[in-house]
Amino acid sequence: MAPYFELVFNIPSDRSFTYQIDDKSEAAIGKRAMVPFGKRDCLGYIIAQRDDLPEGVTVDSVKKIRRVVDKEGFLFGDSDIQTARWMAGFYLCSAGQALAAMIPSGRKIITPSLPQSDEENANALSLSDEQAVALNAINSGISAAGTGKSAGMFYLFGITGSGKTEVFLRASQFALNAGRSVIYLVPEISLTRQTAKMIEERFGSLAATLHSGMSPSSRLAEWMRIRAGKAPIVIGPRSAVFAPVPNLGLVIIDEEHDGSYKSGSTPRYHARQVALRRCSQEGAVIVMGSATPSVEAWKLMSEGGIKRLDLTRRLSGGRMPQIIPVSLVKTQGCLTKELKDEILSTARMGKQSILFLNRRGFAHFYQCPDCGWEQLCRRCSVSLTWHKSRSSCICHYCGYSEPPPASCPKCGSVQAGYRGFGTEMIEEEVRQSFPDLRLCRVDADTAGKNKKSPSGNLEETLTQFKAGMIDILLGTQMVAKGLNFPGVRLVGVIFADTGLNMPDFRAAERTFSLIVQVAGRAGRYFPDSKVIVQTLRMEDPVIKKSCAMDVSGFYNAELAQRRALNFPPFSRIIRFTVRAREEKRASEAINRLASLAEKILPKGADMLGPAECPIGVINNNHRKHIILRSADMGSLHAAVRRLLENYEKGRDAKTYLEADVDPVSML
DNA sequence: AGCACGCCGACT
DNA sequence: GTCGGCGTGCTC
Repeated sequence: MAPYFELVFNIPSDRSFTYQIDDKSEAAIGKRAMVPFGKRDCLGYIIAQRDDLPEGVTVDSVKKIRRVVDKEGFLFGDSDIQTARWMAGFYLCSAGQALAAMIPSGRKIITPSLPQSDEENANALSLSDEQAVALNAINSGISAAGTGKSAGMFYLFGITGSGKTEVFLRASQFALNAGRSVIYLVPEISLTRQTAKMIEERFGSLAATLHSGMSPSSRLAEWMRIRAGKAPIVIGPRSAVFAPVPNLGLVIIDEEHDGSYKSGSTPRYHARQVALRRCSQEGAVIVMGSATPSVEAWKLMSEGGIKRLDLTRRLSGGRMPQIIPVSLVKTQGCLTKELKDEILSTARMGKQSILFLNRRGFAHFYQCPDCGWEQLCRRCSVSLTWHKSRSSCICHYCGYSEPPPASCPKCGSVQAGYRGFGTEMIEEEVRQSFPDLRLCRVDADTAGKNKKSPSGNLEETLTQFKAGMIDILLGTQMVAKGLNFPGVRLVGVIFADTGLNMPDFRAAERTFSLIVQVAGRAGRYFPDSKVIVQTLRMEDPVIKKSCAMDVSGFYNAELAQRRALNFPPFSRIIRFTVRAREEKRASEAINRLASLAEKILPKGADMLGPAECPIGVINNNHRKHIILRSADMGSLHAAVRRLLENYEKGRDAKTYLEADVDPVSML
């Protein structure tokens, strides 16, 4: 009976292939197998069993499975295959690619040492009223979830330090007591370790951690432990959303706004989207949390699709810091007098400062140094990028271009401004201004990517900073996230406009989120902590609202803007990027794709572009994109599938096409 | 994605 | 005359 097996592979093709095996006791759906595939051996995923051969396959063309990799039970089940199929359809990849992203790659199970204690710490701390209300709502959601089909969705909306984590932990406990499993998602970086520690302390060996530094074999070991139901609470980054827990009851998405929930490579899935599907499929409750929800989540909250639960007060006596916007207009260099003064007085108090540069400038844009006016696309409202060689300013969404202004149209200043700061430049200026203070710079150049010291450099610096051996920490994103330094009194945002100048419709959202998150870092331990936000645009509504911590004001304005320009969450987007060594090939390919797209675009959908990507060349590859938009993802998806078929038929072999559904970054 | 097969230019 | 480029197509 059923002598054949159906396998898929981690290749772009969505086809499946039929194999046979001598010893049928070993093979099973959900296991991986090495099989001859073309001229080589390839790892495949067994997704089905069958009695007869598919049409067009003869008995002697069927090859034998060489070796079944998974001996100790299956890796994935029917529901995982369903999920892979859904992902393939939604994110425009093959089922094999989806499976490869879902399951661990380890071959041999090496059981990791279990350092945890088995004692479960019942926390005696009592909850605040707000926390208790939130917990009750979530818990009754969990109780109801198994029975009805209404999978509850909740959002813990509260500033850092308002006790979100404790609510997450108690809700987890409640789910576990009800015999249901929990997946606890955290952003990729730093936060994993500390939250994992907390969870391991509380839940002992019931917890499984899947952090990014784990070896494939120990990842596989944890996976099998989870599969067997021995670890009903799983904590990890986005891929942990696939954890094979039995009887899922609760998914927690901590720091929901964080961009690392979206995969940066094929399949470009979003953990939140996968979680939503899993939860509705398996009757589980989803709880997200952040002080700065994504605009998508905020919209759902205001429509009632997600139940919002507010945590408004800081628990441990900390106060939110004063956030002071300071104008950079007419400042020599990149440090204002206000910031310098605060750095100095902070140092005199024996406290520390963090100087924060939100992103390294990558492109040139026009901004008036006198009034902060900035050149925007008339259609898309994103920053135009200055192309020196072409002497024009171009929109990287729709391709619109205009000549750079000779003088500022708002204030008439003739100081044509192309401004941007780099970390090196700031480092130099800080050293000159404060020769006596100990400064350390942390960014992608000095840490992380360095092969000789894989992030050891960073760890060391942060430890030194924590120990008070450094006065000023200067860095990019990485110093802003999740880290807590008890000695920090001052946070300086060097140039808040950098984020606003990004040619991306989410520029405002990210800038807002960043300033509010940074402020949350500072206010924890001193009553008089300060955040200084330097900007050329004191009047910019985003800067003003973030400094005033006017959260709902920001979201209302941003939603109105998104609605007016038909950007998400009022539409859904699929972005196609073509890359090629030679620019001409890339242009030809994107033009062909665009004209095919125009023909099949469903009603109510539109296309932006073709245009050069905001980062036009990466690794000597020229990059062009189009952006397809529609309020109705269903019809867009259907059209896009036909588009891809047509496009592939006449594709130039030296060009590569990548699809991104619901893109988070448009660079 | 790999990898081979196949058809046109510069070399012993 | 062949070696080798890369476009095209297939993989049970």
